[in-house]
Amino acid sequence: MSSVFKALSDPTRRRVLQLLRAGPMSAGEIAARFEVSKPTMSAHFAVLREADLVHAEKAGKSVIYHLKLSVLEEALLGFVHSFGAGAEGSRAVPDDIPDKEPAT
Amino acid sequence: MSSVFKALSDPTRRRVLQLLRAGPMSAGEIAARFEVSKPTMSAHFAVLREADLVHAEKAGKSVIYHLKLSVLEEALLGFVHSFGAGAEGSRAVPDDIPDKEPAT
DNA sequence: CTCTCGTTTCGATATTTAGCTAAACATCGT
DNA sequence: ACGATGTTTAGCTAAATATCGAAACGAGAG
Repeated sequence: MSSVFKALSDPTRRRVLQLLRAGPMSAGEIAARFEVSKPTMSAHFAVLREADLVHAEKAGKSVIYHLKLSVLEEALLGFVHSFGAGAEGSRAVPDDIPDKEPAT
Repeated sequence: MSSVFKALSDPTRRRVLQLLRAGPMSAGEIAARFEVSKPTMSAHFAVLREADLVHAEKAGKSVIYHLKLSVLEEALLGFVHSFGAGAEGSRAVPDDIPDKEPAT
């Protein structure tokens, strides 16, 4: 959960996802659209991979990245939904645990 | 946009929002549920305020925080929606501008 | 005036993050 | 073996974050 928001909190990574929304693309193809160095791009890819927002598929000598739309959707929609967006008393899956005891 | 994901990327702030989903609460009431210092809590509140996810209302000597559900919803749902979640060719409002020219 | 609530500032530290260059590496295709 | 594609590591900035304690400060309530 944190990892998704973390990944999404960087503009470059959001741009990568938006690029990917048009379809799968190789790492090189994506990197070509940005001004950053290769290692930096690889790091961004790693963050996106770890958040499970993209899937890396090895195709020959290149790596094809796929947007995992369903993961993105489920994470964000699920989060919003847990806020009772339309359903009041919905506790749903609490992603975080409280700090102190509810003081009863 | 960035500010929303930024705000959401911190567990403490997410917990604050989840607390607030039960209804408005004073800063002190909220702070009492966390182990962090007052200045730190105030900082978190400031981040949430800046992301426009909460509204601070001065009531007497205390400050009541309200969750801005609509803002949270619109931000996240809007973002997801821009990914064609259900509508393929939907460019929608691009929150980020590309780095390089589209190479035509 | 004093007390309470909450914010803000000060000074300090620790961690994380984004970024770079350079070089090494693993894979794969030719 | 060689060249291309990516990832990873190393080593290093620079900036942002998160945290603290202590103290000052503004606004209201009594």
